[in-house]
Amino acid sequence: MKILIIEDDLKISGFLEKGLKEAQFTVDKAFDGEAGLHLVTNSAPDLIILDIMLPKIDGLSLIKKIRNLQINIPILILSAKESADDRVIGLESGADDYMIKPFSFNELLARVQVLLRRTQTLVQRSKLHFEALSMDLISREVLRGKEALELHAKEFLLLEYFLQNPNKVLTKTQILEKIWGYDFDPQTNVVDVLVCRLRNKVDKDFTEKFIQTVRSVGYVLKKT
Amino acid sequence: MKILIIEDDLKISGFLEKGLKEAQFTVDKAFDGEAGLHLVTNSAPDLIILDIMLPKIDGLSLIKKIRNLQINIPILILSAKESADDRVIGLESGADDYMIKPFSFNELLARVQVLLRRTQTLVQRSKLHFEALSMDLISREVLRGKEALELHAKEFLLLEYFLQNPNKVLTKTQILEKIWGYDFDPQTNVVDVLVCRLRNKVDKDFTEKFIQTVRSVGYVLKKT
DNA sequence: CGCCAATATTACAAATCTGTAATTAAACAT
DNA sequence: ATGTTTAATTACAGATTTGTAATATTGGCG
Repeated sequence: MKILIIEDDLKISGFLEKGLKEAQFTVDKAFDGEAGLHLVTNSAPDLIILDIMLPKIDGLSLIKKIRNLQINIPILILSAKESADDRVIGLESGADDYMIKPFSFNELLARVQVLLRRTQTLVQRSKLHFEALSMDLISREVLRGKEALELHAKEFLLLEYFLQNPNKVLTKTQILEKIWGYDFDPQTNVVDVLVCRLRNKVDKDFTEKFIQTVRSVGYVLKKT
Repeated sequence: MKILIIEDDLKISGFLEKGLKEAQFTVDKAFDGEAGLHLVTNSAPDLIILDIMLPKIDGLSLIKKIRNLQINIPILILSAKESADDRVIGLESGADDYMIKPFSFNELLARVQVLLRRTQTLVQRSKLHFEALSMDLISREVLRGKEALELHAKEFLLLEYFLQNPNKVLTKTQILEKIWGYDFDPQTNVVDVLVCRLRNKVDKDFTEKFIQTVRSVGYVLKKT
């Protein structure tokens, strides 16, 4: 996780950098608003710690610029302005949290983690992973390692179902229900065929097979 | 938006309720942890304002229970415990923000709005709306009013493109680029045909037409 | 080993989706 | 009003996807 610190006070920014690195974050620093804006767009940080009083572009204007660019990255303001009104202004301008200097580093770290945790959990709803397999439900991109897989609609649904239930055996009946809906002729081997087709794309060209059959029960997605 | 207040001090909870209602929120109240937990699961609030010291179940335990139920609703702790350590404990236990009593109501309101705004923007990335039209990018469900539309892959992409750019005229070239990629034979009327097919599903059975043609320019999704 | 049941694979057919091209209709300009 | 341009619609064909059914293979068990 990469954190961008935009702060002109070298003592504070050095202190933050040290602490955040110890907590295993990658850190970028900017000492004025202009440099900060440049790094926001070019180094893709996951979170910004931002001072309000900055050379060139002040903190609040910077937030507005960032939000106008549709960048939803979490921003934590770190400011010497301690009145409730200042905090309201900061938060309403588009920041996600506001802390007052001097601050407790542990509290800052906790707040940083809250912000990252929340964006993670929410964003990741649209992504599924299992070992080398990944699937983006919105762009519909499916990868095994770096290889893109071209799945048909039904294959996509089946793999999605597997990824939502890794290490769980899914019976053919469950798969039939999930993918074709309840009312379906059970006298069919569509599931077998579909699994076969999915395997051809997911496992065929690789040594490690993820889709395994559990005889008389069903199929599992799991690591060998 | 519904906010649940879990607080045993009637003066505070009454004050919060009044202020939040003025700000157009719906408010639910609980005076102990047990009642709070019940309302969390049964009245589906969008945010919780939570006291730490509570009868029956204390605030921190309550947060853990809520998170164990996989409920990701934002929680703002409101506590008399003011040390940085207490704040860290609160945030690490799964809360999203921590304010100290006595508090500024305006700041609380700003923080509430930040939390709601963030969950909204993140969740809504997977949903698109325009007037009576809605599209869920993950489940791929498309609705006009309450009517479900069955769109083909290309039709889905086109409607998605329209919904991402409501009221903007999209040229045929832009549509070609977006849906078929750059290198494409321009001597074709696929776009016209696709628009026609999409219209048959989106507009045909309705009086109000959303997809409109701008002669010699392209098409727009807009309200008549 | 040899049998049986379950699964895998293959080939084909049906259904669906997509693109082309021709035809019809509509909008605009003169 | 008429001709011209642009868009809408239609019909068809090719491509793709999906389901069926037949066949081959595998694993378990006596």
